[in-house]
Amino acid sequence: MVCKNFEQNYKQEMRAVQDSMDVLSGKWKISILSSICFYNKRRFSDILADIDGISNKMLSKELKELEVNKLVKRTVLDTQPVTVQYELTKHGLSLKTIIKELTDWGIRHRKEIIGK
Amino acid sequence: MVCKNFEQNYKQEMRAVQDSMDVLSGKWKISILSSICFYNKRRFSDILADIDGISNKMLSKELKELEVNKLVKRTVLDTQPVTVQYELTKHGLSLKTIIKELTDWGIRHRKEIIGK
DNA sequence: CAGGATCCTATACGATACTG
DNA sequence: CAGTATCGTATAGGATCCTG
Repeated sequence: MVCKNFEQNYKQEMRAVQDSMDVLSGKWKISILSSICFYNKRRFSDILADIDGISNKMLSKELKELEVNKLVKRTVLDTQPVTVQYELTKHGLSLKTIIKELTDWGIRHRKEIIGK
Repeated sequence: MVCKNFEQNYKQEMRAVQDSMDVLSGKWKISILSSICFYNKRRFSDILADIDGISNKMLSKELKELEVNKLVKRTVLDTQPVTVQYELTKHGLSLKTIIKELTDWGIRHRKEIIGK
């Protein structure tokens, strides 16, 4: 039998995990974070080139969401024409472990499903 | 300057992380996994009750996908009427760390955005 | 270069009713 | 109980073109 506090905790954990997924799910978010993280600072057009198949519309939209969620910082550089640089915030960097583990798990998963 | 092998690796990591997200993203997957994981074994109707807002259609659909991806195991119990039990496979259990970290990060994220 | 606007399709998801 | 079927809406995402 499971006690009340236990169940209470469990509900909170469910909510927390949902919160994370709300921010991270979607087809491109993690790839975008990976790209920026890998290069430390990265311009719009570079990210666009890094990620196979993404459209400028989606990149723009996702970057905005990531910015709202304080995961990336956007800096307009004073160049001609204008370039925009993205980098991870401290909060964004705190995702590094998770991204790493998702990477490892993804490799294992591919083996599990296709390989063997 | 970033060398070729480095970039090669990076592309593979991007693919791996995408593979993971393909399996885990969606509104309900992680909640379902959490529910089953928390109770070890869990019946369809119990999971349905655990997760606030999910419809039986979605639960059924998501469980099928999780089964195809070898994350959960489905067992029909010989009762009257029939009950069906779900549990995590070994592969499914290997997500435990990630789920834990997503939970912790979700809590921190909520503080970052709303709280302080 | 960095995006916004527009148009379009596919899928995700919800609600409800039904069945073995 | 554990789904399936059906119908409907909303959102995600793609393609293309446009602008400061």
